[in-house]
Amino acid sequence: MTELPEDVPDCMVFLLAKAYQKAHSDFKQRLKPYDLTNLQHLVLEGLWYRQGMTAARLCKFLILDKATLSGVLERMVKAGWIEKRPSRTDKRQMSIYTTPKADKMKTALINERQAANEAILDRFSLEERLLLKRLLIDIVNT
Amino acid sequence: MTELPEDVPDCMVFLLAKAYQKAHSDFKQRLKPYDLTNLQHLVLEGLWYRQGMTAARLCKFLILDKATLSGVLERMVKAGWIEKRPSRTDKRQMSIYTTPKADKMKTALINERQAANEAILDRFSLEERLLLKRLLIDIVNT
DNA sequence: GATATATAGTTCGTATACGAAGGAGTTAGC
DNA sequence: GCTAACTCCTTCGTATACGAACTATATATC
Repeated sequence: MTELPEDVPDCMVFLLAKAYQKAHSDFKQRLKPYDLTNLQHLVLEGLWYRQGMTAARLCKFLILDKATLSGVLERMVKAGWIEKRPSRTDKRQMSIYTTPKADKMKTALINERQAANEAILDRFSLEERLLLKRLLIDIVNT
Repeated sequence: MTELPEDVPDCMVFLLAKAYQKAHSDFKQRLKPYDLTNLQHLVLEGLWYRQGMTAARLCKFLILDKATLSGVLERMVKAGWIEKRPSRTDKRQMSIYTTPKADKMKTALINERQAANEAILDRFSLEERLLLKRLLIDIVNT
């Protein structure tokens, strides 16, 4: 990726976009060998955190649109990463579970995420890491 | 947008994605009345910074893929925001200029960006703002 | 218990994003 | 001055993103 010019635009929308773009692109490379996209990886981690979530619950958990998730889940079912089981109590909802194929990769995939995380935070002190995390959470929650 | 759960995942890729998502979504609302997308706004600001850049130069400046920019520019030409003039010295390149329609909105649009920026940084101290900016630039440039 | 309202998930339309391949034009190296 | 390598831009394919409209089902209210 190209470097920022010396006079970086004083615009948080731009800076956040480019910082995300960088982190996303790095992680994407790491996931390539697994034939998983970043978002698909995120879905797996969500399900490992709480197996059997409905699509709606997963949307809230991962903070993304149901329209986006719908397509992602469909591709993940087709690729054999997850399974959708219709609920019997509420015929509208689908409970989602990881498959054995996904579970077999669990340790490796979580390691990749941690490595990507570490690569980003690498050169920051503990104080900087904590502050960065706090500020970002603040931005999301406001 | 939904709030983060108490035990926020300790994952910078996710946090950066969601912070960007939030900032992007807010700015998008501000731009709605102008019938401009965030990226289109960014292109205009780039051209106001340096009028007549080629598409390739604009790609480097805004740190985005030429394939992405190609479509954006096409839509912006169609909407009358910009103009593409083929270079005479090098027939491969196109110089890009804002139109009077865009220039008329320049002050208002830059104000919107500054307001969006201020809305994000609102609750942070000067030290926090500077540190956040520095850390994000660091992430992009590494 | 019939109707109004709300929710779960899909589908459609449009706009990013970006890798890869292609066409036209330019430059380098000999 | 010719060819190889490079550059500029477009096009294609796939995957996000998300607003809006739609179907099917549940719930609430009287």
